[in-house]
Amino acid sequence: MDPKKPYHIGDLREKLLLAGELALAEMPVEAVSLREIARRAGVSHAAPKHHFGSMGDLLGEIAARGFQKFVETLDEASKQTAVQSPEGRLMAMGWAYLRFAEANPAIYALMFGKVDRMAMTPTMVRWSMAAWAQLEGAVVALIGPARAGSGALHVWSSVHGLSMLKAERRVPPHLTLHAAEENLLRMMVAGLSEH
Amino acid sequence: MDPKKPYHIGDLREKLLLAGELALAEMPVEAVSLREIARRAGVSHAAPKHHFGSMGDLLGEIAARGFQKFVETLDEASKQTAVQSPEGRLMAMGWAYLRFAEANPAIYALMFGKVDRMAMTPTMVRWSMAAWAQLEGAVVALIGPARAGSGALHVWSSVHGLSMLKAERRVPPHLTLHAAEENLLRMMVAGLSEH
DNA sequence: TCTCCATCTTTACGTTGTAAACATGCAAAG
DNA sequence: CTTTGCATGTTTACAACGTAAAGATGGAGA
Repeated sequence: MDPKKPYHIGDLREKLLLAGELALAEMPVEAVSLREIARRAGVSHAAPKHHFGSMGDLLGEIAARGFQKFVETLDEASKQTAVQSPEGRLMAMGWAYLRFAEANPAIYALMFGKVDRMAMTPTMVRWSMAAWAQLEGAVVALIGPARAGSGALHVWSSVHGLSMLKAERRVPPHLTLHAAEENLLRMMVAGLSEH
Repeated sequence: MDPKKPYHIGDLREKLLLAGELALAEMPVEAVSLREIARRAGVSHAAPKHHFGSMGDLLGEIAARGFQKFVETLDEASKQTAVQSPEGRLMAMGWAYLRFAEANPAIYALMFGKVDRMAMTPTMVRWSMAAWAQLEGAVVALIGPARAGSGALHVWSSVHGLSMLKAERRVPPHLTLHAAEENLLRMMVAGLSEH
């Protein structure tokens, strides 16, 4: 047998996750298949079965990692902003949110449910809840705990909605996106502070 | 041959669209296939090819019809509301939007790009632009034409984002959704009026 | 009456996810 | 040491999918 190709791989689980992330970054989402990922990892198409029960579980783990990086990114952004007020931090997080979705469209789509083939892995649910808690914290810092729920939902809906519309190219082309995004974030925070 | 089953169907194109809409209403989106639709229409799996170039075109036409019904629904809602102010009409349209997305999850997902298998049919693009114009009109009635673009994008992002989060079951379960939705629409309109 | 041709069927191909049977080789037990 | 167990990959198989091409059908116009 080929000595270059050992039967047992070092850490195939990790290798598959990386191959999956790379595939999602390079190809259209609908073209990323279990077999394609296995192909990229240099193993047979049935090898993933031992590390992930199904295609959905594999994508679920990738989404979980996405949420992890997502939380880190937003946390850094809220700390590094010049304006250290609740409004400033919320704006910075909103901006970082939009940039993350823009930079990682496929993984973002996975995280927020555009792709049906993904399963709700325990770790994925855990990290997505962490993301929600992070957002809710930033909202509470601005308007207090009373309306934290609706407030956070309002913020999340805005940035998520915009991210999806952008990703799906549903934003009318005559809009200058950069300016519209800033305006949108401002309106979002303004609406939050109202009452 | 079976006399009950004539070779040529009356209007297969219409029949396929209806079968597709019914399938989308009854089954999970990922289970709706070209062959399944053909099965429901009682024809061979390759019959659709003559009326629709591909699966994407069929779904595109269904999405176009969805947009048509969508525009009608929002138009009626904005006229029938008790509060005939720009704010009142915008709130009514927002509420109708959320109800439409809730009542027709699969077709809504098709319309707004959750399903990759759909093609941007000319009629689909036309009707989606009509929907945008309708929304922008309601926004202009409230804040004038100067910031119509960002304003409409803000409104659309909010209701679309919320609709997607709800459809994907990403809204934390501890929230009482009905109240949160009303609050969200209020914050949305409030943020719009701000400057 | 005959012929054309849009419409529908049949057949075929390459792809996918999943499952089951088989192969391999490390690691621990005797 | 040897042997045996078991996690890890491979091979093979199956049903379903979208699409394409070739054949069948029958209504409409010459």
